[in-house]
Amino acid sequence: MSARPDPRVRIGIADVAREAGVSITTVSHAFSGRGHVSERTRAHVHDVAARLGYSPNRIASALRSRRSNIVGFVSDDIATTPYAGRVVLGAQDAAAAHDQLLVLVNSNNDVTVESKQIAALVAQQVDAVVYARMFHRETTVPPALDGVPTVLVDTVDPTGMHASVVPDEQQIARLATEVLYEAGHRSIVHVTVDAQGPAVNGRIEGYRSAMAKYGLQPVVVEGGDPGIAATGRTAFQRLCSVSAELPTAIFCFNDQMAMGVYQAAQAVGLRIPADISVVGVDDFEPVSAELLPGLTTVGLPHYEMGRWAVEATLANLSEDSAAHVSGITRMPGVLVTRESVAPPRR
Amino acid sequence: MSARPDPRVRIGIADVAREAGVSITTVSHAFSGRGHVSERTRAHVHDVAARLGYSPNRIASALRSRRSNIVGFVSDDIATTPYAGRVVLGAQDAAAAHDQLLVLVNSNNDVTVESKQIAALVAQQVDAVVYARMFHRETTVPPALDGVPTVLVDTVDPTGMHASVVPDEQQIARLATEVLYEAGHRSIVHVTVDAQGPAVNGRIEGYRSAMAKYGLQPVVVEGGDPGIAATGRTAFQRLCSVSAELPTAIFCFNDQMAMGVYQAAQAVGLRIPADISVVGVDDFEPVSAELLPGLTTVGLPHYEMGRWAVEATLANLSEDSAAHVSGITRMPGVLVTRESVAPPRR
DNA sequence: TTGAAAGCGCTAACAT
DNA sequence: ATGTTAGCGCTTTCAA
Repeated sequence: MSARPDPRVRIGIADVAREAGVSITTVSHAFSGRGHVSERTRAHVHDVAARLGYSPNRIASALRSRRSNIVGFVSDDIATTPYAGRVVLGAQDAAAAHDQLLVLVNSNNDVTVESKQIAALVAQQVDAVVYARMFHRETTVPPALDGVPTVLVDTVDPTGMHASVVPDEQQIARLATEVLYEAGHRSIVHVTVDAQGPAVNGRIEGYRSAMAKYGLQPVVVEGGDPGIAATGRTAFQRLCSVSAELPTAIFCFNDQMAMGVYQAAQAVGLRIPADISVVGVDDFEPVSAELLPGLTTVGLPHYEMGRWAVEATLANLSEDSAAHVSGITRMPGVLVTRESVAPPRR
Repeated sequence: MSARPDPRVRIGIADVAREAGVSITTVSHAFSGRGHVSERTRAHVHDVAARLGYSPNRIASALRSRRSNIVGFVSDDIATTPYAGRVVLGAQDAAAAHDQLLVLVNSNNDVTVESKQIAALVAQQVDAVVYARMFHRETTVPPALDGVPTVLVDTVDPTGMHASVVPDEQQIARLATEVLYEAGHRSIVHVTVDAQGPAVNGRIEGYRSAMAKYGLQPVVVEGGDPGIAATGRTAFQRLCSVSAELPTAIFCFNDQMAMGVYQAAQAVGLRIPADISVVGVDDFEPVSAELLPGLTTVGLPHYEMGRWAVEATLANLSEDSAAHVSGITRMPGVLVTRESVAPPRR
């Protein structure tokens, strides 16, 4: 039974200094790595500190050094979107790697709430902020963030003042189309949603450019129903009614729409991938991995974007201006191969 | 164009005091509500502060008052589980309501990482901690948390030292069984997973007690395959092979297993709910709302648990010991009715 | 009701 | 390589 240090009496730098027989400056240096401390002294100080159960008070340190070592993470919606967790995890991992803490704040898409939350972040003296949207779109960064180094995730800043990271929508669409083409398909339809924005438009463009490259005729179909899988179903039914000749392959805007296509295909007795091949986007595993057959899909770089954003906003804090980052970074999607693609039979 | 305050020069309590012609003590009181300040003075100080763009530095305040107004959120897995977001959102909302900031920390189930992260939280002087697991199970709280008021989410503390909140697994199972019984079903099977733990065991017990109440014979089937929907599929197939007589209704451990049951039922030409009724647990919307037909399911109180935990851990901080909370709080699930339940035809 | 003064625990100049 | 000293921006006695 080791005697655990009594948590009621807060032990501070002065206690360690006294016990170690050095000045508090030396203790500070021994912990921060700044200044010059002999290896002998450093080790001794750390020993004593460990014995006393001391660790530096980050609040006091922050007050004096004007560095809180806290990164703010502002999100519009951490709850209902399935990807948020991966972005947050990436950010959290990067923060931990740099001995920073991540403060999470959520606005639920309410501008008033958002500016209040950001004010709280500023009052807390956060060193930097990651401003994340859960769907790729344009946003203007709230003025409350003016003084704070900020990096954007899944959104771009029209003013170009802030660095940002987004998925490379075109590459993602080209990759999805390519998989189908390589499997032998020549009749490939893109099922998308009735909405505007960089994700929808970028994927349509990427699809068109790939089809053009292959000398194929692009066909874009959109569903209009509420509900995501329902959109996929509607689009597929529309496809059936429009032409007698169904495509041999479908590239869906995302995995959940692919789920809808599965449902509609099944309803008319078509088997995947024997009768029709399907590719999605997201690699949202509760869907992509659980569908029968497993869905071949292009995974979005959510974790990587979260991680990159914290690294970038921290880099922008450094003196070394060569390390600073700006502009738009586009991250590629990665193909995840499952069983929903086969050569066409027709 | 209003001149925005120059963010480079940090304006502090002394600036406000000088400009307002009062002492810094009065400014402090005017903002904190402590002490006695005339309404006139209070309003004047706030006016001046607003004009100057002042807001109290929470770091300095924390150092002096020994209250950081930060709550730590320790999670084992914020990324891959679909529910995490809702717990975090509940916690974040409660924190914001109490003018607290939420610091998120994630261990990925690595004990070493976890204790490091907790040490960082302690060094940051967090006032309280929420320790959350993403699947209901037993855990021992790491000793690093010893000095800090801690409340548990989705897990219970065998020592009983910490208050905790978990889903009421038995009520959830009883509710699911009841829906089926009320629809007229008398042959109800529970499909579960090959695992131990409060969630699995609690739901089995709840199901058994409901069946006993109705005077019906409980039948519990488990799937063993890897993959969650696959487990549902296997269980259903096992069901088909064991008895010629299929049940008229299935209560699934969760929505993803229900998805597997849908797949297996479809494969043998059975329609839901005409031939067989299905109920899930979770209300994991990307599955429950998107399945065809929509899945009737018992929603788990994730948001509520997150919210409750922050409220509770904050309450335990207060002087008023009557407000303190302890013991295990069980939160009920809520029925979400969709289209997967119909009266039996047999 | 208001103000003066003494720190909270640390870091950063500036000695030595 | 180590130590002395003066704050960081607030809150909190305590006094007026």
